Amino acid sequence: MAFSLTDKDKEGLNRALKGKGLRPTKQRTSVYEVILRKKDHPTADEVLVRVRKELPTISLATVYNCLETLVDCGLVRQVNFDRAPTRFCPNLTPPAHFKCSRTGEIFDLPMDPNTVEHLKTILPKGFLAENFDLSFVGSTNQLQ
Amino acid sequence: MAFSLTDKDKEGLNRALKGKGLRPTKQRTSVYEVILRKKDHPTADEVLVRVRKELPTISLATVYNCLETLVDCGLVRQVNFDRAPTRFCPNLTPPAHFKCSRTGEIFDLPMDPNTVEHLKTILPKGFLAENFDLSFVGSTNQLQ
DNA sequence: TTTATAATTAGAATAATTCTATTTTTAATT
DNA sequence: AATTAAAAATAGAATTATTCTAATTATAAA
Repeated sequence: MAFSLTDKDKEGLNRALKGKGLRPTKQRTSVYEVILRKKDHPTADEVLVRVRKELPTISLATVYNCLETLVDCGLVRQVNFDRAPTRFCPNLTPPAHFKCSRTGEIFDLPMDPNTVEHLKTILPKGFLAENFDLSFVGSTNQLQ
Repeated sequence: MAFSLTDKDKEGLNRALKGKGLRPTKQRTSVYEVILRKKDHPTADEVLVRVRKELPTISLATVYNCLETLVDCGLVRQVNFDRAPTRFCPNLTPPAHFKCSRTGEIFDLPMDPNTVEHLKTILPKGFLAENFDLSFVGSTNQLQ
């Protein structure tokens, strides 16, 4: 059961890497595939397990390297709740998340452009945001 | 140069502790004093250094314990940016922060109640937020 | 095909935090 | 005031996510 990126995603990856003078390796491609395939915010360890189905010898260090590269390229986003292990998701997903304190599950929260704009208005003069992150912790009845 | 809590703050601390069946120790009082005194979001290590001016033998483990207790009592808030050491501030301060990626400095961002209410509207049905946190990373020209 | 550079790898090192076992303190009760 | 039981503080070990280091392998340009 080989994963595979759509042509569009593969092109996007290659272009982003080239833009930074980086090489498209099978490790980077495979890590990106895993992140795109199942959007459940896996940790680096979980990414390792998934990627090893394709590349059984890939190391954890490489997974960390690849994830860092993908974040630098703007293709992947990191999500942190307190000091729990960092989680990763595609950068298309919104920067708002909800963590259920009962189950530990993390949910994406859709955020309309209005809200995003509204949020930026709280920045004082002279503050330029490159990135932001909105995280809620609480409980949910949602069955997902 | 002994620090000291205002009567009001000391009372608030004692009431909050008693409310959870916890004892007001000099370590807890001193850690709370430090957090209230200088609102620069210190790390646990920084809190240790400051508290030791009053209680030279306090241990780092105790500082962590006290901070955790104060957070549980709702008197102190934790701020995390990625996996940098956790920082602490009084819970009165707003849950919005800006980290300058150049200097590492963290700024409180005032947030009006309107914005807070607006934010909660992005929660889907069945999601109950106990807490939230809005964090920006970027650069600033601000001289503070 | 060679060569220089970049990327991967395994495992050691780091650092924030948590845990464990012991000692000390606190506050209620004699 | 002395006793006692529970809670808190302490020192240091353990944990764990992540980063670093040094060596090997892969890549792409010449």
